[in-house]
Amino acid sequence: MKRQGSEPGLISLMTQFSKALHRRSSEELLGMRLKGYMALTYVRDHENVTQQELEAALMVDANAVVILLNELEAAGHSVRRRDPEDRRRHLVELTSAGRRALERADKAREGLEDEVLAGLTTEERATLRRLVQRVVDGMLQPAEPRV
Amino acid sequence: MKRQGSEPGLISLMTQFSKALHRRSSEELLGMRLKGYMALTYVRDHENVTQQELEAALMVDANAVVILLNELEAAGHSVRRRDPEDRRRHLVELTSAGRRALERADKAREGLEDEVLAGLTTEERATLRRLVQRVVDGMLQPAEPRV
DNA sequence: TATTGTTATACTCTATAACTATA
DNA sequence: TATAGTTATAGAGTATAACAATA
Repeated sequence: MKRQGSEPGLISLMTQFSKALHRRSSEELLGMRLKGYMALTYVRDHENVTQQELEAALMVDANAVVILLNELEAAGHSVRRRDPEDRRRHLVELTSAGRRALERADKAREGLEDEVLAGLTTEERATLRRLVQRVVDGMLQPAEPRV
Repeated sequence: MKRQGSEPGLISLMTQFSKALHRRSSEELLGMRLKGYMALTYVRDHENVTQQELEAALMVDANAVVILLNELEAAGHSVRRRDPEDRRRHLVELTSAGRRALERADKAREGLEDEVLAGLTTEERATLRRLVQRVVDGMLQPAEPRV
């Protein structure tokens, strides 16, 4: 006798999914830590990224962004430079070494996703990605950043 | 100019989704902590649940299961009893108070999911749930528990 | 000797608030 | 006075290994 009540619940399901993905996204596989990979990806895909933007994008504290960027700079993957228009701000940029490391990590990630999504057809994968993207886009806008 | 490389990546997307969900699944909303809710749900929906089963289902350490069950017992939501067939094992059971608390939490979770999935049609929600369920089922079986 | 659960401990991650510099 | 980022510190969460009871 299983499942007497309602469905497993999307929250539990997504938590499991996310955890399973994280366990497989080892530093060994990606060539860098997952957090760094996510940050570098964001920096690559957007222009004039400030630390506050990274806070929102990665959903972490200002504090955590500082620590993360320190690590990335130590690894030579990114640099901070002052925003000439507002010298309180930093603009985060990818170094060429960071870009190369990111390309390698991207290949590893794609391989991992292929493996994880092996049970889905190409069309189903596209559908899953599209649906999750829409949900995430919807969640990020109307919500208050801090509860 | 955005998105020069590949897509955002399912890992980043799922991480964001999961984080956003967790931020909204406050103890105040559910009437209990999210972890406890997930554990109680699993116990309700399966029979003769051992602690090792919970480790696998929740993807946490044996250690964390002990701490979690201690909390749940202190709250009066579950109990451990020895498995008569193997006295090393504990079987985890829901108390009636735990069942009632779980029902309330379930309602809250459903409300939260409705809110989060507001941008999707009923059919799309079902599709999302089904696809994620299939991926998770596929991930749990062939993977080694510890890397 | 191996397994289930527990305890103790250390390590990482996250959150909070105080601080510096610029506006 | 307010904002962007930094630092310091504490709290929660997670992982590791040693241990007791049972097989």
